[in-house]
Parts: sequence; structure tokens; C-alpha cells
Amino acid sequence: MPTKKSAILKAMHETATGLHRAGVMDQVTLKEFDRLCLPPVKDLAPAAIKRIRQKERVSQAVFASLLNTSLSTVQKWEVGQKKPTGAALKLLHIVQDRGLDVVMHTS
Amino acid sequence: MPTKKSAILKAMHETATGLHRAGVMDQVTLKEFDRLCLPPVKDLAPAAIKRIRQKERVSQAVFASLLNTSLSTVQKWEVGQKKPTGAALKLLHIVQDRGLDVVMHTS
DNA sequence: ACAGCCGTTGCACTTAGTGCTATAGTAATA
DNA sequence: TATTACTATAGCACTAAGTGCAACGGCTGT
Repeated sequence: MPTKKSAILKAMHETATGLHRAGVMDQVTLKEFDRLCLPPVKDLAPAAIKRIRQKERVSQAVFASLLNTSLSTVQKWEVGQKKPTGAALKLLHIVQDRGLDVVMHTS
Repeated sequence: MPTKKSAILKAMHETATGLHRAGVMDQVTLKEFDRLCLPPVKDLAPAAIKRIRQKERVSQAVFASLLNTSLSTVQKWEVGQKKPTGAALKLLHIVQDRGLDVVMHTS
């Protein structure tokens, strides 16, 4: 059912994209957004973060640089001393789902 | 020349991918990474952040939710009261280069 | 033996991130 | 017209993430 859901979301997004590209929609407001019902970003356990990194076969230092963060931060994420939140958490999920290519082929 | 550079990086990355997929390379260490010479993530001016959001035609609230951050934070980014750093800054650059699709079609 | 990277730990500091409140402008509804 | 709702801004105060540094042991290659 995750595939089903994402398929629906994709269709809706494409539709919305077409609409505002046509100038029909001005801006995506909270109303339309609520209907998109974007899934809340789940927390990542320390072990999960470590797994994400090891799956990509990079050291903590390299991982940190790729995420534009510090070695110290990555270390504390993986030990559970600090918890990634906000944009950091989102970025980790993106890497988990799409791999490091997304973060490497930037600019 | 940015295209040239990214082409080289892409080729190197694909080569490296093939190598460690074959089990030849254990892990991407700092040595190999330094040769990749990943470009340092540049700061984003408040106006630049606002432009990124407006290009995607979303409100501050929607933009915040998509980046898994708070409305308050996005507002202060755009006014220059707070500066995005680390993973947040990286994520903003990704959105700038690839659009909001990357952040929407996750999970 | 030496140098270099990796991973862990501990300490201490700065500031980003967050929440809440209030304000003003705009658009659509009754 | 009144009212409802969304957007954007501003100000205040708190917490915790993010950062830097130093030291240690383990491992590898020269």
C-alpha cells in the first residue's frame, strides 16, 4: 500500500504541477497541501543512521562532509547522544531512500 | 565549465560505484574523497532562500513542512535573522538545483 | 617505528531551531 | 459590510542541536 499511496501522491503532484504551470494556480497554499497529506517524517534511531551510512560505504568523516555537517555531529547521531531534527532528519531520509547520488551530484 | 566538472565527477562516481560494488573497494575514505574535491556548500542569502521558495510557488508554511522544519525557522531564514547551516543549508541547495520533487517523492 | 585514518568519548560553548503572541494586508465567504 | 482564513512579519524566550577540540585505542601501510 505504500506504492499505491505514493502513486496517488505522484499523480496529484503532477496534476498540481500542470495546473500552476498553466498559471491556473497561483501558489500552493495550506489547503491544497493538507489534502496532499504529506507523511510526517519519522525519527531515525542511532543504529538506523549508522546503517544508512554503512550502506553507502563511507566513513563518518566523508558522510559528514557530504551532508555538509561536522564529524562530531555524525558521531553523536550514531551514538544517540544527539538526535537529528528538522532539515537534517529530512536529508537523512532522502539519502536513505535515494542514496548519496542526490547529495553528490549537486551543483 | 560547471557541466564539464559535473560530468567528470559523475564519471568518477560511477567508476567508484562499480569498484566497490565489485568488492574491490572497502569504503570510501578521506583519501579518495579529497580527490573527489567536493565543492564546499556556499551560504545562501535571505533573498536567495526566498527566491528558491517562490520559484516553487509555495507558501512559507508549506515550504517549512516540506523541509520538515518550522514556519518560524523559514521566516527567519528569509529575513536574515537566522542563517541555515549544515544539513539545512545542503537541503536548500538540493531543492534549488533539483526542485521540490526530491523532497516530496520521499517515502 | 612511524604516520595516518577510523571510531569513540568527554567537555564546553554558540546559536540555530522552535514555540508563542500580536500585528497588518489580502482574498473569499455570508 | 462583517467575518473568516491564509500569508507574511516582528519580537521574545527557551531548549537542544550543532560545533570544536583533545585524547584514546585499533588498524593499516610504509
